[in-house]
Amino acid sequence: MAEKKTPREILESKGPIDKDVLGIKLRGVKPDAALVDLQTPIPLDAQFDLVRRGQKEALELIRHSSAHVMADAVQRLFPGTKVTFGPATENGFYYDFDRKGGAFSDEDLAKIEATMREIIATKSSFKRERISREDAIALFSGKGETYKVEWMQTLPPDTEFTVYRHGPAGHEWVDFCKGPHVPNTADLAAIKLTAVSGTYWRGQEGNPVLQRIYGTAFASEKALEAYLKQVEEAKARDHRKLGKELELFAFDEAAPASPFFLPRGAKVYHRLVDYVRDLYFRYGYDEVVTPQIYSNEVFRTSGHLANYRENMYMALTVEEFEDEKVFAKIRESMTDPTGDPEKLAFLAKHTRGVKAMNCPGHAQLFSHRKRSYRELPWRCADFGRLHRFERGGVVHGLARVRTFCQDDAHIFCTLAQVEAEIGKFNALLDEVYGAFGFQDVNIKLATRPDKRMGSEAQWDEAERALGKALEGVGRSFEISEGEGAFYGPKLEYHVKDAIGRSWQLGTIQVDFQMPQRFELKYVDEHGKDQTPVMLHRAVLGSLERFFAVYLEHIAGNFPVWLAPEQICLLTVSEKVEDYAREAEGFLRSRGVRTALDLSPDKLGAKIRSARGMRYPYLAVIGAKEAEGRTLALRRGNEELGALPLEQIADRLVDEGKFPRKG
RNA sequence: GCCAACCUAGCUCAGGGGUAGAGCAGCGGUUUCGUAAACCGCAGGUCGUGGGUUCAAAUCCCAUGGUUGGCUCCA
Repeated sequence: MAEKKTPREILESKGPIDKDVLGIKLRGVKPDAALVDLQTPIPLDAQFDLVRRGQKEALELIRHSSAHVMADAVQRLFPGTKVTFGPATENGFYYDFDRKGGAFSDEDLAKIEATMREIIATKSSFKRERISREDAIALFSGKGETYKVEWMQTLPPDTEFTVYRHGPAGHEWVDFCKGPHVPNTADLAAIKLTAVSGTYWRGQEGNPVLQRIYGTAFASEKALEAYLKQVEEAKARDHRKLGKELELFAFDEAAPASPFFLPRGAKVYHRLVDYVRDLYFRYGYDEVVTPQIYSNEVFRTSGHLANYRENMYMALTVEEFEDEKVFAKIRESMTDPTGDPEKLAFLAKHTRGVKAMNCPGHAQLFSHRKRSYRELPWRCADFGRLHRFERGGVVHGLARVRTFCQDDAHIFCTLAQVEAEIGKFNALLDEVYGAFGFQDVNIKLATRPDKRMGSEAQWDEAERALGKALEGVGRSFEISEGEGAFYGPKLEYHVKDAIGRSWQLGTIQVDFQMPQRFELKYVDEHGKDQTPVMLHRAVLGSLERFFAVYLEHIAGNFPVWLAPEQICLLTVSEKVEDYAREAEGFLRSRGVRTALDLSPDKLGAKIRSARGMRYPYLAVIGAKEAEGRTLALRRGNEELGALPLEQIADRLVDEGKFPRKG
């Protein structure tokens, strides 16, 4: 083995080390192994770059070390609390604890933060130490750190065991940890604890519940403040807040996690649907309308009854409730976790389910009559309402609801057509995401999950088809292991919004299962029956979630083509009310979505409240405008002067058109 | 579902054992007004819901619904 020295030794041999250097980054090493601290030995001939405070990579060191300091503080303040894991994350760090007294309160957080500052002020070094497995286990067993010991015992035999210590002599805190860390606690300049939550030991439901404390840390107070400001900005854009303020949608206990779209929100919602319809017309889709409730025979065939039951609402009639014998058997069969085929058959015969996906209905529709290869690919679109039972803790505004609608379609095609269809879908997505101003689109290929249907060979083929199609149109993608749907792998399209958050919108999934299960057939050019392939795809995904994402992306400022009202007319005094009504009538007759403020407020107040409602255009009407049959137009802060009604109508009609590529 | 916090007027929030408060919105009036808040007045709440403790509960306790932040799950 080549001789090794620590980066500190290597650097010091060349002169004093700049105190801004917190670690190094090895060249030509896997990304997750490249970041190394100054005290971890590396081969003498290793190539590396310095990681200085202020660089992105330095944050990982700072945050991981902050997690240690936090755990130290917690154990000082709350003796007997056991430590588990405490990594750096994208926005900060956390550490999971098992605390005897249960959860940490906000007051606890304040105390912990104060103690952290004391520890940081001791300016003590982080010291790395190699240790044998036996010694490590003995050390942490002695401290009663049962989680650490459990973890160590599961590590493979060739693991290098290291511990990191920090703190003044006599008060050193030690953690089993592979690093890397900053050189000194003094390198932690800006920390803040942000939240507490419960979590399961090693992320497994059923394991003991741990207390997680979240925090964040930056290279400077200034950077921390900037981050906190960005969090505030995200809060100000929160779609739930905007939805209320702009009177777009509401929620009610009468239907938890199910949005009520108010008149203004409904206008936007329908504009979105109409926009997608317009695309469908141009991209060769046929829209269908399908039932809400199906015999469970359909969901047995599709596999939903066996694989998706916990998320489905079931629809029973009074008659079924009345027959106690049948009802008891329904209950027993429905709650049986094994998915016993006999029980599924009974359910299929006696019960109905509310659709959670459109695909079974579309498969049913495909086999409605004999199909020819000449009609393929058949792109069958549906804005059907879906109902999915989501567990209480997961629902979130419009972004995660129990009833929603997707811009959903299923493409029935031959295997040979798959690649071209995915290419075409890509083109559609490019147009749409461009229209909404989403610049940054990332594609992920989600592969077979643990709970799935179909043979390995079919999964191989489907996964290969998706990858190949993407390569065919020259798109790069990441693999997302085990994240596919139960019936097939999928491509997920993730977009970044205006403040840098990533959201999954579109998806396209290859499915060999559904056609087989529904025994779908088309007649090929030789008169022989063939099984089609089904592609499940959505562009915006759920309209509800898209509404949320987009609302936050634009911070409530809808473009003219989507805004609930494109213009709001503001009167200077009651004297011009008649003309204002006439102008409103005229604009509406031209199809312009127009609001009118006739309240007795002064103009300044009207402008203020109209700005609050974020109308794209405002039009002031006073005596001059009434006289000249004009409107004093204003867009944002820009006054465009008095323009003739006719001209304004033309302008809004034009700007109100669906965006089109090319 | 799990851990925690929260729920007071349409909205945003104050009050935390002793007679329910403010601002905005609403309604009535005065003002008829030119580009980000005119003035005066009125009305509005079984303090999420149900139990309990107490002479007395918005306030303390228990249960339950909903919401929020996480965990897990996901469009």
